[in-house]
Formats: sequence, structure tokens, C-alpha cells
Amino acid sequence: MSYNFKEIEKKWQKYWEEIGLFSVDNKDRSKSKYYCLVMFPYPSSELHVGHARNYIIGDAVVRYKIMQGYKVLSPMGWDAFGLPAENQAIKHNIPPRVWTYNNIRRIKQQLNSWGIGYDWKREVTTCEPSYYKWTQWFFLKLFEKGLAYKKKAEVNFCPSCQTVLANEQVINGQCERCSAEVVQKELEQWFFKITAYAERLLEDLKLLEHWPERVKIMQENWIGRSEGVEIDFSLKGKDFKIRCFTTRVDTIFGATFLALSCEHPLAGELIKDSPNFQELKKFVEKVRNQPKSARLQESFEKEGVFTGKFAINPMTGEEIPVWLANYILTEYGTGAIMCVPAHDRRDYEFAKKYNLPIKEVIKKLKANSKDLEPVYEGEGVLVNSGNFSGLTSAEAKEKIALYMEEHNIGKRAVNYKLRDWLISRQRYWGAPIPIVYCKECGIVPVSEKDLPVLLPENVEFKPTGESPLNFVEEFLKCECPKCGQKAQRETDTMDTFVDSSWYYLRYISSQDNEKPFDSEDVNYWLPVDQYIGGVEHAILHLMYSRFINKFLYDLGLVDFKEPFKRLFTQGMIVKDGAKMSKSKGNVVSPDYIIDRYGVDTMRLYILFMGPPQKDAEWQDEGLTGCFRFLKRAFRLLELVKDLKLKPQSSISQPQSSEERDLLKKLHFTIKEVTQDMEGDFQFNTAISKIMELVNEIYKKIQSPHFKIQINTLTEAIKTVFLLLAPFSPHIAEEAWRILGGKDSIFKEKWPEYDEKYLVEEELELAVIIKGKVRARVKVAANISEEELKNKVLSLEKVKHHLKGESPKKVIYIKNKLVNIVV
RNA sequence: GCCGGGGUGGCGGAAUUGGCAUACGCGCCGGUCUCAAAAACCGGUCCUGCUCGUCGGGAUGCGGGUUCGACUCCCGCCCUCGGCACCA
Repeated sequence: MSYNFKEIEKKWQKYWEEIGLFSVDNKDRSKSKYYCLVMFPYPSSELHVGHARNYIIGDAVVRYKIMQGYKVLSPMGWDAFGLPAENQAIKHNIPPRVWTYNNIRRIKQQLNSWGIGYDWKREVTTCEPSYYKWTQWFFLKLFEKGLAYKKKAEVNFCPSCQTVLANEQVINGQCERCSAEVVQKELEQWFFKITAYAERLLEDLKLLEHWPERVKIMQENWIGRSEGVEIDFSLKGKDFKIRCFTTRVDTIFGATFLALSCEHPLAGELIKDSPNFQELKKFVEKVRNQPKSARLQESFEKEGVFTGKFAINPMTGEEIPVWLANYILTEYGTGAIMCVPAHDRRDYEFAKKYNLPIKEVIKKLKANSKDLEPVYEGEGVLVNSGNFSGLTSAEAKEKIALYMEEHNIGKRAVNYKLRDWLISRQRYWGAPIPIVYCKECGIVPVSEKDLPVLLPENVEFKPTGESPLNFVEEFLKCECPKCGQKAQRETDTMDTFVDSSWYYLRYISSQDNEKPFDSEDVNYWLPVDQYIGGVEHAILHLMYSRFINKFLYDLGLVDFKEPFKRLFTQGMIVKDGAKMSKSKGNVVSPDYIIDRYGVDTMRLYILFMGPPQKDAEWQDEGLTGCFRFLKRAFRLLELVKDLKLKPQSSISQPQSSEERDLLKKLHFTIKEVTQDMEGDFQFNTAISKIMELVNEIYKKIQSPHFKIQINTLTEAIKTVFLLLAPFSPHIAEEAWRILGGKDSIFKEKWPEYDEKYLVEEELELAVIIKGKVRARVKVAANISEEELKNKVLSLEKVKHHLKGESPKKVIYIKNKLVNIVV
């Protein structure tokens, strides 16, 4: 009986499809549900083994949960809108739709050939009108609630992709996709008001017990909540005030100047009568033209110009100069800050350069002679701070804030780093924003009944920096939904992250033409029990999805606050120390692996190569080990045939110590493998334990004293394949039938262990003297401590190692070891 | 700079959470089978010393500490990978 993997794989894939193993309805609710979601792919090119890990992990979970008796939902779809399709189209003159669908076809075929189980009747494709109709519908809902708005904004623009990028898509001042240097541009853009949900997005992270800590921390940092005080600084000779946000109000007595960002709304008003107006104007101009990316350079130098104006420090009454400075962020806080050079490195740098006063107001609690730093940024005790001197920073923050509120100087405030989500894209291949511009009525939303706003085909989309749809007359011209007059459509399309922020809901009602999803069904299936995907989505996709979910919660369309109960982020597969990518030429294609070793070997190796949440180095040689193992396991079946065994289920009393051993190993393996599955998906150790069980079976049957009941042996072999089924399903299904199984192995229950086989009667303990194992001793499990000590001390080896010294103490750790202290 | 992950044989990686370090797999060495090779199977494989044993010493990035006992806990460093980065 040879292991003909090619035949086996085809046969069972066809069978699973025929019996609809992964097809589930929304109606029957007799079983517990389990929604296992794998992040859907962007269909750009065919998948390599690095991508495969994601789907294989998901499939292992799905099959395991099916065997545990859950009603498992495992859907798949395509994140099909996006830039690469359009770039390809420009380059090779293939319509984006054609390119995208070719890729979808190929990837789908790959997933099927790997035996990954999906309920394909729920398939969604975000570039289909039946899908983006609802993406547009969500836009209308957000617009209705004032959460989608348009504003002129300084935006990140990629000159290579000729489009606007979200802050999140700018990495080190470069475009996330093409690495071109991003520039600033001022454009009218659509935003989603995600900041309205900042507090809840932060607060509800607490509900996500089963998310990796690091992902939650990343989101927390991204939201970037900080508490502080907004202080109004009066200006000498002006009748308006400058408001500053600070988290360190305890340092207010050390504030020796103010600094405003050049784009500060009051900057113009402030400097219009300054004697050095020309200089100031030039400076503002210069800063405006500085690309944001330059700020990230190490060499970026703080610069500023004195406005000639003075503000009053409300606590000291001192007149302090007001500056315009290039290091003040317009978008954060109030765009103006009070500067405390003694206790802020940046302010210090600036003060040194322009010779501004530095006044120490915080003393470190435990001063250290090693402290040579001119700037102390930590907390401590206040000095030179009037009535507040002597307080600790924490106390002072409280008391000064109170004082300011009482005297109308300032009030407590909270700030977030999170920005609103810029969703406009000046590109073709995306969902059109359902908005119409009318001369009479202004910005008018398309009515729901007119959705979808169809994306026209056959469009000339050269990158011009303008939306390609601008040049499509039939699209552009329309009637105003309000007054019926001639009007124009919005020609920007939506960021693809909008598409992917709700796809997991559409799977539930993928065929519904009346609404985006059926709330009742969605409330049954969701929240997602297990979400699986790469860490690269830790911030963007997961934050946007959480936001949209909360919005739907507020609309009463879903009854859960968070969409994903558990999150698993798998590590990357690297080759030669680098991420697999076509440009690096280090991609491993699954095809030749499958041809040589089969799908089950590939799946097994990918799961065996290391803990799935960590990055792992691909080694072709590793495959051979898994291939050998599968062949070896398969050969066990010959044994059953040779011995003319028929699978039976009952086992009588074990008849030999070999048999007892084997049963123990068997039940121990079940226990351990199940634990590994239930834990953090420790497939690698689960598989190694199944390997051990197979090794043990071979060892036992090769033992000269081999005396074993056939039922025990069959039971052991059956268990090997049951445990293996989630990882290498095809060989497991084949083996199951050879062993006499009538129905699919996936209709079989996941094995359970019996504690009675795990009870030890005799133990082998290690005897440790001076930190090393010096002897081993076999004792009855119920031996008394006294008895054991006597036995151990009488051992020849122990006496030898003690060399006449008498032991100070003998420590017995039950079932483990004996430590003799001298 | 801040936050987080990690550092264990020639390699991928285990270690019941403070209790026998190096499971499982790869590679390598030796053997069986073969005209031969492949496949398969059996045995060996952390380093080191010697009197080659049921022997001794050393080893989990480095240096200290707690403990009968530390890969695991504490303190101080080094390296590496990821995230954020002038956020007041």
C-alpha cells in the first residue's frame, strides 16, 4: 500500500465538495455556532507559501472545530478594489476588472487544491455592484449622521500613484505601496469622523480579552489619548487669547515663551502689525513648502521667528515672547504650546538656539550624581512655583488645574493622536462616492433607491492627479436628487479600507439585494469567534472595522460592540532572512512542493515549522521530514491489514506492560494535542506529539515481547489519523476509510482521553546532587516520603557522590525528582 | 527617544510556567538491504577532558542577585526584529 497522495487528494477534495462539508445555513440553530474568519486576500498575484500559512491555519481551526461538533462558518471573498489593479492596467493595458478576475480565478483554484474548506456560496467580491452598493449605502448612513464630511485639507499625496494617501498609508514619509516620497497637497477631501469614536475605540479594547496584547497596545498608541489642560494666554495689546494644550501643567511656572504653528488660525491676525512682518511671512511660506517627510529626518532643525508680541503667563504674570516655530504640529492639540525649556528637550533646543530664558521648576526626587542632562523631563517636586512649590508633579497637576478652572484661566481637556479617516481617492478602481454637486442645493447625497452608483467600464485612466471619472461624461452628468436640475457627480472613489471594514458581515447575507445584511442572522453568527490574519493589519483594518461596527451598533443594526472576539496574528514566513517577495526573488511556489510531496506534506510542514504567531524561516529540507512522517504513518495501515484486524471499539484490560505503555502514550497524546489546539494554536508541538505517538507504536510492535490486543493497536492507529485530520486532511480521510470508517472522518468526534490510563503506578525519579542528575530511581507512585528518602540514600551511586558527607536536606518534588542538599 | 516581541546544538525549534535543558524534525556520521543508487529501516550526534565510564567539568546573549533548585523570577547591560515617532 503506497501513499499515492495525488490520487488521494483529488478524490477527497471532490468528495468534501459533494457532501457540502463546509456549507452551512443560517437557519438551523441546534448546534453551537463557530465563525472562523481568515482575512480575505487582495487578489494581486498567485499565492506563495508565505500567504498559504494564513489559510492553512484557518483550515486547521475549522476542521478541528467541526470535529468538536460545532456548526462552523468558514467563508472567503476578495478585497478586489485597489491601486495595483489600476497600475497593472495602465502598464499592460488590461482592464482592472479582467486582471482582478483572472487573479481571483487562479487563487481560488489554489485554495481549493490545498483542500482549504470554504462555504463558497457566501463568496463576496468587493468590486461587484451587488457589494459596493452597500459600501455606498454605509457612506450615506455616515453622511446622514454627520460622520462623513468634506473639508479642504493638507493631504498626503503620492506623486507616483497620483493619489491621496491616508496618514496610515504613509510610512516614514513614503508611500506604503510604491515607496515614493510623499508630498503635501491641499485638496477638498471626504473624511469619516472616526475621532468621534476615539474614546470608545480605546475603552472597548478592554473587552478584547483574546486579542494579542501587542495589537491592543499598538491600537492604544495609535489612538494616543492624553489628559491635560487647555490654558488661555492673554496677549499684550491684543484682544484675543492664544489657547495652548499641555499635559504638564505642573511646569507652567517654567513656561518662558509661547510657540505657534505657522498654520495656526490666529497666526495671521497676530503678525499682521509686527515690525518684522516680511520676515515672518517668508518664514511661514518656507515652512509651508517643507514636505512633512523632511520633518522625519534626523537633521531636521528647529527654527522660528519672534512675532514681536508678548503673552502673559497667567501664573507668574510675566510677559513671555510669542514665536512662530516649525516644530509645532497644527493638527494636534490647539496648534500652539507653552514652552518650558527646562523640562522639554525640544523647547530646550529651541531656547538655546534663540537665547530664550530657561527656568527650572521641577526637581528630581532622588537626584543622582550621574544626571548631567540639562533637561529633566520626568516628574518630581515643584520649585520656583509660588504657592505650589513643594508639591509633587502629580499633586500640582491636580491643584493647578483646579486653580485655573476656578479663575477661568484654563480647563482640563483630553487630546487624541487619532485623526479622522480620509477616504477620498483620486482613482478609478474603487467604489464611487455617492454624492452629487448641485449649483442650487450644494452637496447632495444620492438617494438610497438609486444605489449603486455604478462604476463605468471602458474608462481611460491615465494618472493625471485628477480622478479618472472626471473625464467620463456619462458618469459625471446627472440630475440633482433634490431639485432635478443638472448636476455633477463626485468623481473620487473610496479608500479600499472602507470596502474591507464590513465584509465579514456581508458573508452572512451575501445574496441579499434588499439590505447589506440581515441583522437577525448577523446577531446569530457574530461576533466572529476567531479572526486570523497578519499583524500588518493590527492598526488600520482592525481599527476601521471596529469603528464601522460601533457605528452599526449605534444604528441598532448589530447588537455586539466588537466584531472580532478572538484575534490571531500569524507570523511571516521568511526566506533567506527576508520577507518573501517577487522583487527579492525569494518566493517559494507551492506548485512544485505539491507535485513532489503532496498538499498534506506542505500543510503539515507549514504548521510544523514553528509557533504560528512567530516568523519562521522556510527550509525546503524541512518538507522531507513531514513527508517521511506521513508515509510512515500511512504504513501503519498495512499493519492492520496484515494482522487481519477489523476496527473495533472496545478495549478490555491491557494484558502486558507494553500495552499499558501504549495506552498511556495514546491518551497522553490526545490530552496534549487537544491542549495545544485549545491554547494559542500550538500546531508545531501538537504535530511533534503525534510523531512521538507514531514512533511509540513502531517501537512497541518491534519489541520482542510484543503482546498486545489488536483493538488497542487499531485504536492507537485510528487516533493518529483523527488527531492528524485538521492538519493533513486528505491522508486522514483515506486512512479512515481503510480502517473501516463509513462516513467522513470529519463527521467523527474529536478523540477524548481517559484519565485512568494516565495514572502512574511506578515512577522514575531523578536524583539530584549538587545541581546535577546523579542517579535514577524507580519507585511506586504512592511511596511515602520517608520511605523514598531511605531508599534514595541507600543507593550506591548516591553514596558515591556524597563521599561520606551527610545530607543537609532532602527535598522531594512529587512525581518529579529528589534533590539532596549537602 | 518611547512601546512591544525575541536571543537555547550545525539548522527549524521543545521545556508541564521555578523542578531531569536540548522533545520533535532537518542535517551529519555509521550500519542493514542493493551490482549500484534512491527509498526504507536500525544505531549515534550540545561542548569538553580523561583512566572512554553507570566517569568528571562546562553550557540557554553578557554581568550580578534571589532560591535546595533559574532558559523561566529580580537588578544592570549587549544584540536583534517590529510598531510609533517634534503628539507638547
